[in-house]
Amino acid sequence: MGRQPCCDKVGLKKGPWTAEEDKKLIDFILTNGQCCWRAVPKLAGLLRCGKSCRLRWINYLRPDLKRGLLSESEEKLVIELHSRLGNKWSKIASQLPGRTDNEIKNHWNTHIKKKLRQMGIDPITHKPISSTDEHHHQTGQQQQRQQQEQVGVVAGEDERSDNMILQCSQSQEEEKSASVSGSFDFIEADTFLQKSPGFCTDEVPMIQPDEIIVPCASSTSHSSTSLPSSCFSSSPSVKAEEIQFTCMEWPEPMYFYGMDDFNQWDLISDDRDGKLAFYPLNQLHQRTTRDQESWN
DNA sequence: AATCCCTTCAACCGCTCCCGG
DNA sequence: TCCGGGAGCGGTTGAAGGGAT
Repeated sequence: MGRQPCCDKVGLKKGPWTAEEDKKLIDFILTNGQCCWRAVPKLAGLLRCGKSCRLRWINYLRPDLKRGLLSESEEKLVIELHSRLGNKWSKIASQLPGRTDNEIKNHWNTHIKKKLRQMGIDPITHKPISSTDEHHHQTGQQQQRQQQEQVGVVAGEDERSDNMILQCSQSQEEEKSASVSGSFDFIEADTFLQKSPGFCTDEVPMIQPDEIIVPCASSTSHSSTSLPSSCFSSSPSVKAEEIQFTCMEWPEPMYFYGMDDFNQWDLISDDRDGKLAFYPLNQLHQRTTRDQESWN
């Protein structure tokens, strides 16, 4: 009796994905698109559950994903949206292009929640924690009820908050060039920031791509991606936009290059460390010749 | 140098939602 | 309208890495 498992779990692999599995999944989806996830593992030759494939693609392999910590404006947006929507991570994620619900959920639980508590803000209710420490005396049921009430209020305002979110989405294009748009109500988040000026900016420095300075490769500074030192310019400092990222673990390079034409990319295995990397087809030749030179 | 502890985050699990028959 | 199957969502887990002792 009971619920039928989502897939036949006998003989299915679990745990971390290997580069080979990633490649199979990427190849399959690039060739066939996202179809029935249940059928994907069989068709792609993977010993994985369909759900696992979907999760891997959505949370890690998707080419339009941003990597790295959330920016200051993204954190503000998450806080604001969470105050309205509660733990509706997928709804929150839908307002942050390139971010996944899992990523936001993890970031909330590991960073934002902690910061809010340090600032005396209850991360559940988004209200100041009273000095009498009453929350610590609340039972779990009370807290749950409080959270439900919070969500209930939000549910009643769904239409209005949806409109707010819509406005926010519209303003996101502007945000790209000028931080956070004024069309969105960030009063609460701004209050947090005023209470703690160091919030976000200290721990999550906002560095624009054109501000990234790459130190001259030296004997003491090896790139984490094992780049040959000759990948960098010999000048003391080089702006990131001037660097040709000839070899990086995907998906970062996808983000740097932009994904206007997915077909222009090719997935190859990096012989040196066995990891997969994406390269623009027109740079494959450059890479191989340059790498050969640097390895010699 | 070894061990322990803490933090992070990818991945899993189980439930709900949605849609087609 | 009901039912079943697939997709999506949110909570939780556990491996890995890093810092502290």
